[in-house]
Amino acid sequence: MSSPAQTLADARLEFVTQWGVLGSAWGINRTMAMLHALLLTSPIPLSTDDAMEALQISRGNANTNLRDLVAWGLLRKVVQPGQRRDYFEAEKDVWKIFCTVVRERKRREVDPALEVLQRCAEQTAALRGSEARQFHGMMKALGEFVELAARIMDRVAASERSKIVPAVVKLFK
Amino acid sequence: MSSPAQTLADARLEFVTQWGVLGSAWGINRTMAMLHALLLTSPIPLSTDDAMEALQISRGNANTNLRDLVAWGLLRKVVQPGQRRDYFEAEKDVWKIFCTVVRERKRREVDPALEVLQRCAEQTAALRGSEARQFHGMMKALGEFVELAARIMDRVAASERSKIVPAVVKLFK
DNA sequence: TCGAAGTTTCAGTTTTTACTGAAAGTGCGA
DNA sequence: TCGCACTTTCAGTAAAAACTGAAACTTCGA
Repeated sequence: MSSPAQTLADARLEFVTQWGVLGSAWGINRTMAMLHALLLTSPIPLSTDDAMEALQISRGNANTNLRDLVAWGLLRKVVQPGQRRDYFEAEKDVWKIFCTVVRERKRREVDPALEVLQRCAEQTAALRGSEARQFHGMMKALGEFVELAARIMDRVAASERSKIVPAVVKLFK
Repeated sequence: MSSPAQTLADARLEFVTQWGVLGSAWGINRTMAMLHALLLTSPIPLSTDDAMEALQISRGNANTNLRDLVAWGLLRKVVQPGQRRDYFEAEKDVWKIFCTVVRERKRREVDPALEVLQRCAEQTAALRGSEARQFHGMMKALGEFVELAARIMDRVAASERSKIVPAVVKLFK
């Protein structure tokens, strides 16, 4: 029978490692996902050296991925009074995390797709022939759909949890 | 000045290659995304050899990725009357494509995440101490959120476009 | 039952992505 | 203005993912 402290440590380790595995499936590298999980479940801010030690990774790896997480808006640097080194702390509000991820994925993945579709639709707008029409129709249909998705993501990312969640729950429950 | 046929071929090539690039960002391999784009914009079903030729890829690569696309439900095999070889045809209804992708991504990415979160929450439910409580609270908060997402994805994937899209547009426009 | 047409598999290779660790850079306090 | 504490960069390496091509397998008609 293990101590409560051990049970907690085990659960936390499982969360961190499994989150890393899941991250890969989501197109996020393992280290980044693990760092996020580590900070999400840390009661206190951690330094680069803390993270290196906890995950057994190199300084370069830790530095790069912590910086990327800050760029995503999932972590912020905090200064411990009287300490020179940088500490990192995760955003812990689940709704805010969600909004951040939606905003970033839209910017990185949806907006570029929309551009491609609109350009292809435009280039073929004036062409005759059933094959060209079919192609143009597909580009337009995909484009309109992706555009709707983009608008929804913008709205969601900008909204208050209390305004959106209840309405969505009502719609889908 | 290029001919209309060339303009169409160019636009199609751009769509196929850019879709490949975007696919990578989405965690889908480039070949699979390009095959999907190729079939989506093909007026007729294509064979493995057609795809190999169009994308300049090996038989093994074409075979594997076509099979995976069929497993995703984005392509179907069709038999050309009097022909022995397999032909492939893409689902072209954008709403159906969307539902398929939602259903598959939920199954592959959301469901496993939910399992991890629920297990971690359960393991720490009975622990005392503020650190354990915080951890447990985070697991529950994430778990509830992901569960809501899972329910929404189920509902969306199972629904008719005509029922959901108008309601969502109304909610978010 | 054989062989031609077609499909699948997989060991080996290439390409891409992630990671390491040491060197260079930064900036602060004495 | 030096040296220390810390951070960033990046060339080189390791690991993972994707791809090739040929051999094995399947199916079907003669």
